[in-house]
Amino acid sequence: MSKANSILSILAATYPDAHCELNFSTPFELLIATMLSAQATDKKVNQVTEKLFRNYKTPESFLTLSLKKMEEAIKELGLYRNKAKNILATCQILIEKYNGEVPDSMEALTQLPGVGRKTANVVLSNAYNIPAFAVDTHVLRVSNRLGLASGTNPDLIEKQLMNSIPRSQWIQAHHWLIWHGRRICAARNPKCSECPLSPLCPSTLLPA
DNA sequence: AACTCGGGGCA
DNA sequence: TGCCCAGAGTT
Repeated sequence: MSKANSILSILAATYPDAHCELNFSTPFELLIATMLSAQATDKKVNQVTEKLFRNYKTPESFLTLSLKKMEEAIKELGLYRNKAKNILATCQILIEKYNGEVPDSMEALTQLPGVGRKTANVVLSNAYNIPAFAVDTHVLRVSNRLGLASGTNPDLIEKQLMNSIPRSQWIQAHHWLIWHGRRICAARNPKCSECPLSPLCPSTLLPA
């Protein structure tokens, strides 16, 4: 059993019900929620989208909002000018090019303004169940600490993880690493004393 | 590779 | 008060 497999099996046992913590009921809602989640906490994103999606559920309805109204609706998430502008522009493209639907390919998704590789992977895996590995700050940090990957380039980390993890586990592994990063392997003051991976971890703060 | 956007939560 | 939060685009 490889080290990666050992780590993955422990993560699987530790977080048996790991899942996407952004609330959504359609691919469109997940796309918007993920665009909003940049450098914001999922808790705040859910608070904002709960109100937003109550009255606006489609690209068409979003376009009834002025840029200023959109900015006000999402202001507390930060980076709100870029997010508001990109979301409205994306809604326009969804209507013009995709019949108001959210496309299910990396090429089409990353062509949308404000949608990068990470957001596209989240939509592909969580809305369309297409195997993908979304590398965010948690996945980057945790996989580096555990020795599952190395480097600061998210695209290269994504390739390393896809090479060492079975395709059938990509979506779950992504969630395991994020849940672990949030609950134990935090950016600041990681709780190594509570970590089930500590014996296997090259970066553990515990004495050998 | 570094810089900018950015309000909010938390130690 | 400083650092981080389920990033993306530009220089």
